[in-house]
Amino acid sequence: MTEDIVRRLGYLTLGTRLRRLGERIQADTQRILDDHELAIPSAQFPFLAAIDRLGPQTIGDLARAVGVTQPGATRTILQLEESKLVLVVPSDEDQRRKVVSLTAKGKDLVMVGKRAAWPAIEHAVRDLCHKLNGPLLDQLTAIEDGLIDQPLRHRAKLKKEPNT
Amino acid sequence: MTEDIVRRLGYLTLGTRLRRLGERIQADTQRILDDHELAIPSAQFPFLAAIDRLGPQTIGDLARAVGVTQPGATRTILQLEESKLVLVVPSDEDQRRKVVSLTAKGKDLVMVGKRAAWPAIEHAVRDLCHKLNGPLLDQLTAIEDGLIDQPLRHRAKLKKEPNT
DNA sequence: GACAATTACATAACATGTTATATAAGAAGT
DNA sequence: ACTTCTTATATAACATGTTATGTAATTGTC
Repeated sequence: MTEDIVRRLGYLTLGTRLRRLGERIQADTQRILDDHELAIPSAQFPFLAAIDRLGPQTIGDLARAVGVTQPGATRTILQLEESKLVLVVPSDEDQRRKVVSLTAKGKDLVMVGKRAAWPAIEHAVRDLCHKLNGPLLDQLTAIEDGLIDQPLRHRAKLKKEPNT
Repeated sequence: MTEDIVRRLGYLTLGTRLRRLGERIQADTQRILDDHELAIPSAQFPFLAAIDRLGPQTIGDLARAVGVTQPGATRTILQLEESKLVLVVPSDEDQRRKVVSLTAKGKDLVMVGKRAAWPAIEHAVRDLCHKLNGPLLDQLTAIEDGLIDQPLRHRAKLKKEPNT
């Protein structure tokens, strides 16, 4: 077995390691979403959640809320618009702004998500992380090992009928 | 100020949050590398470190060591080859394999890195994280706030003459 | 020893982020 | 009111990862 250098180098490669772990968790999260037939890339979820929680928002507001740059937000919003999950209309007072709101379809999806998929994901991730308590690097190691031991998906309590 | 939804949602968006934070740290790390005139994208660093530590490796070995997929490794190795930092030669025993080793220029860069930039980066990241100890989410919050408070670069002890 | 399975790398298509920069609308100063 | 500054979004170019799939070399089987 080849040594895991990123893990080994500790603080020196923390950025790479966090990113890698985040990507892994996002991918696993995607699988749980799929199980719930929520056909949406997991990166788009925070946007829907933001609009759900904060109400209709401009693109810039969403970028700040989700923590990505404005071009990133613009693109994701375009994708959500293509999927008919959000409605984008120029603001009345300020023609530069675009106000993004959930369509009926979008609200529906959020409702289903909130009821089933989100609790499942949260439960799975909590199961993975909640009892951790030491220094950061040790916790990361524990999470990495934990994911190998049992993928997030297995830790999710399916609210739908599981396919065994 | 718009609320940070990813932070707010806790375990539900942990993947996104880790990834985002990792990207941020990588970007900051890049700036420290630049300060030391190590003109190399920070994502390529783990590959050089792996070869330095483990000796010449095949592309597949490097992919495992660094924790990316094989196509990812292939591309990064091609870039490093273009920069003349590594040498790629087909293996003698097995023509499918390619063995990647450091060139003189590559060894040089690693040596400089080890002496100056790496300790600076490690120091900065340690300064950011080492006293953290609670649950994961709290530590992440502390790191995010810490980076806003004082960017990684300021936490790095420059080994070169600082440009003050 | 020929054929099938496996392994190692390459390539294509795409996801998701970034920085840099353009464009158009609004705000401000004279 | 006109020019200038600023702000909101769009677009382009690129970084860095992924999955899916192709191709060539090696291994294993009859």
